[in-house]
Amino acid sequence: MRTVAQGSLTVGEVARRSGFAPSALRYYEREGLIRADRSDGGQRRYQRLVLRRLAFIRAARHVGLTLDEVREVLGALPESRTPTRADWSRISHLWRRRLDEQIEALVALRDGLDSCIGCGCLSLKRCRTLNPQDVAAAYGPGAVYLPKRLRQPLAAGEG
Amino acid sequence: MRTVAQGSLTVGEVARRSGFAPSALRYYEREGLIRADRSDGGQRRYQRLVLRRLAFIRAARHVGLTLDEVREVLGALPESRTPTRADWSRISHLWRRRLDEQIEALVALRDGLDSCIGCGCLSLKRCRTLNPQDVAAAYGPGAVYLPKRLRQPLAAGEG
DNA sequence: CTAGAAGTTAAAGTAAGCTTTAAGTCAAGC
DNA sequence: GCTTGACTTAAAGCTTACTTTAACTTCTAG
Repeated sequence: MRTVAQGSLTVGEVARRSGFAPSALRYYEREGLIRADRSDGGQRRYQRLVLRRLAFIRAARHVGLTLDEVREVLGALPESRTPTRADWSRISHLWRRRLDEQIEALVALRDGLDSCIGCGCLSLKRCRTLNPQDVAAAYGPGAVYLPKRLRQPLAAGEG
Repeated sequence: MRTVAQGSLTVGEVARRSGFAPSALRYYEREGLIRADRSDGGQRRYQRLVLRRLAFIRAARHVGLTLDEVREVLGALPESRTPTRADWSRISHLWRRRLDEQIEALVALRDGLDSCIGCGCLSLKRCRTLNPQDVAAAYGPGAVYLPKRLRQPLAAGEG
């Protein structure tokens, strides 16, 4: 018997409600970010629950998380059960930290700009914001302004 | 006569000092972000000025600007002349705005999370942070939390 | 003058995150 | 029962931002 829950949604319905294209939904499923039941004919039937996950995914992507990171964070949530307050709270804390870090980095960069680009000086020797490399060479290696999270996404040859 | 300025730098030197791989420097040149003179034998010879542009490019990339955007912003700078205080100031303002927007978006998202995910409610009908789509359906279209800058980079099928 | 490090090009490859295509199947209304 | 819109799959294609490769040339120290 392959009966599907009553309130189940087709891919088109989920697409309309979530704002993701059907192709994206299938992609997310292949990538293990969401799941779907199947109708007797083999078509996808989503639980309403998936809309929350998708909303979460959307927001996470906006913040700059990769799908890998999103998957990791979502790993802390049950897929089939309605997440409890504790579930979301756990996730929330992971995310909150990321946001704080990112905000901090941007503020530092902005303030750095104000006193660096803004003034027109742009001294290669002194501008820590604009010249991490030269600073690193002069004062030793390590982070200058940006926390890891913002530096990691950049290519290998760059560090 | 194809004599090159005295203080000119080879691709390897620029790579070491800027932290970009030589291949990235060539790529940036093809993309019109930087330029180089040539030695009599046809090898690249960079003016020291390029280091500033590269530092700027690095910082811009960290902030999430695409190369297209960077090119656009750099378009406001002269390529061969030493940029004046006014040049940098103009650029700085463009950038400052972008940073402010981005910070604002992240703060809004974070604060939204505090009262939305954080509390464990996650109501599909009421959570504006996590459910822009449903909100849009219920209250009409338009931005919910994120300013354009943070929403644009996402795929077409998404909006 | 010559060895070897460093540089040159065009073209192909990579990774993420999807979309598009082609060829075919399912579901629902008349 | 049939039409039509929605759905299915695998595979290829796309964009950004580079890197890698291959075959070859230039530069510099000895």
